[in-house]
Amino acid sequence: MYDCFYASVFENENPELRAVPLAVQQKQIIVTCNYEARRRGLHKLQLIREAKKICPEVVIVLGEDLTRFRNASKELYAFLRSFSWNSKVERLGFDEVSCDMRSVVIDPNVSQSPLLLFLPETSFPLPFSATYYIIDHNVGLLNANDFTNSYFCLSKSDPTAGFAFNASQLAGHAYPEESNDISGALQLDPLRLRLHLTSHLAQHLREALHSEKGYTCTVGVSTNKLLSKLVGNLHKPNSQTTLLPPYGFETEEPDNATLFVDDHEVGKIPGIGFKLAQKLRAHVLQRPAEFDDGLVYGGTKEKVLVRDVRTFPGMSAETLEQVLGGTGVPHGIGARVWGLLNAYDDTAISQARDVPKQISIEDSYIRLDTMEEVLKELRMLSLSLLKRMHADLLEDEEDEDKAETLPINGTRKRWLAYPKVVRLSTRPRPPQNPDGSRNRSFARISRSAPMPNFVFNLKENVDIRCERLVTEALIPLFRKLHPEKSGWNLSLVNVAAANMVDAASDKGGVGRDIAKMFKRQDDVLKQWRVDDEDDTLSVETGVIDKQLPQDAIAQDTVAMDVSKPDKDRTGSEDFPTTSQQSTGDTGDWESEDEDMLDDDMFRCECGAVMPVFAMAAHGRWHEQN
DNA sequence: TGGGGTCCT
DNA sequence: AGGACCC
Repeated sequence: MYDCFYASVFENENPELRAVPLAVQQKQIIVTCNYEARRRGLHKLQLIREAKKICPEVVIVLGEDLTRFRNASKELYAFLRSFSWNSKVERLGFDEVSCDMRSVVIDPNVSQSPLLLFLPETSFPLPFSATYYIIDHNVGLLNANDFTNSYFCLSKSDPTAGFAFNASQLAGHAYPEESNDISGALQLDPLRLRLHLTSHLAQHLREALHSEKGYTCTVGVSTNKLLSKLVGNLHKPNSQTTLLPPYGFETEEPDNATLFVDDHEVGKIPGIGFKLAQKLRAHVLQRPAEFDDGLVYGGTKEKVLVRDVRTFPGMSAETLEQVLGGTGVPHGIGARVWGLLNAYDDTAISQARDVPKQISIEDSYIRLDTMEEVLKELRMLSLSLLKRMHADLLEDEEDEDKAETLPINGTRKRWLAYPKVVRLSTRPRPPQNPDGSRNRSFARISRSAPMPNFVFNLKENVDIRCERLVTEALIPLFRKLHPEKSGWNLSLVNVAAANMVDAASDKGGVGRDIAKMFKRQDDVLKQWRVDDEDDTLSVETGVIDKQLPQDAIAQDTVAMDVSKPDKDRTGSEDFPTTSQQSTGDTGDWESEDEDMLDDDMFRCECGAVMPVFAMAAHGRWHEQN
């Protein structure tokens, strides 16, 4: 993870800040601070007042707008990804990245279909990789007679890209600590050798990140996510730690991995959150559910360590399933937690996703209890949301002849994905107890509706689209959440674009053929042209359109995506919306039609009625029939 | 205690 | 739609 990321972003913008104690504020708390500030006693998630009392000289910058952090995070992420050979690079939050450097070989003798073996967790001999992975490859390059003068190759295609290193030594810290030179043992322990190489690669990446991007980071090196994360915490700013073998795959002896995990409090294990930790503590402490939370955050007074749970009489995956399971708890939680307690974690590092699953904007409030204020906030949040959709979901269209993309400011853009759903969430402030105490809860409530198509129409001014989103979607949703005219008091409002559906990357001729098909309605199409080669629902409709006649396609799609929202919008009596009434201002085509089509609907030549995003799939159906 | 995100039920 | 988890 990057060291005190938010603070580092500000320091990179303004290097003078590096020398002073710097804290980043969101609302009433310090969300992070640089190490200069930590030396003076400040820490994360500290109240502003407290921080000022302890360190009056602290420089405080506001960090509620995440744009700069998001941009920096993306840039650093792309940088790290550029080193990867397998694209298995995953981001967690803004400041944490996991890279899968593990070795994977395909053994043609074992199976016809590729069999993946994760070498660090086996004693499989090295190296005959059919597929090159960076650590495998570099293990293969070693000269067994001279580990001290090794060369790490960073590129499959360019042998000159790389760095010299000493493979007999570990880079950075080790756990447990030990003397660094173990060259005699190397040949006997392939896992250790790999960890050595990985530690040098990690160091190289850290140095590159620092020299080329200006950021320091802290890294953990091990064989799975759990161990890498935990071991990374040991030496914190600008450093790295490797968990040394033995890991105990076949040994009965206590191994380093188990010993290491054993010393953690159960709640510190990633994957064991507040609820699970409470249940585990209660079970081990026999009965009493652990008196806790005085007034402040976090830990309990009686510590329950992983060891205490793991070695508790009768403990097993099955027992844990009993202890932890219940309604709402994922199946297999017992096995999962049992694995974590035993230093085992098979969670994969997934390939990088280009588009997020969801985009949301939120703000919190001391008090928000009038409709006027709510309206103002909804406008601001919506505008931010639309801008974020532009930033994260829009791609430059390189193919000029591709047609249908909309010029904005001279450049053509296309949507990478379409959120199908807009969601409004609020956090109502808990009512006062009779005794006057506050019953704090962070629970949110939410309602969602189909994302109106007009938000994708780049020809329309963003402010107009924002206003329509507020009046046509968000206000009705708000009324559903809070039917009473008043009496509510919100501490948070969140607007999200969710259920992201990839625009089919298609790129083929299909898009053009579709466009031809609907030529006669070109004027109509134009206003929706943002949907473009719109296979936006290809996953769903792609299946349907091969099995059903076109009427069924249209009706099914309509039922799913349009009639529901329409009911919602018109069902709100107090807040008549413009979805039906205002259609007159969206074009004159509709008056020429016999029946009233909904705003977002389209009729094909064949008579089928469908939302715009279903057109591509519908077109393909025509082609096949 | 913030402003985000993911996955599961 | 909500809950639990993560940063």
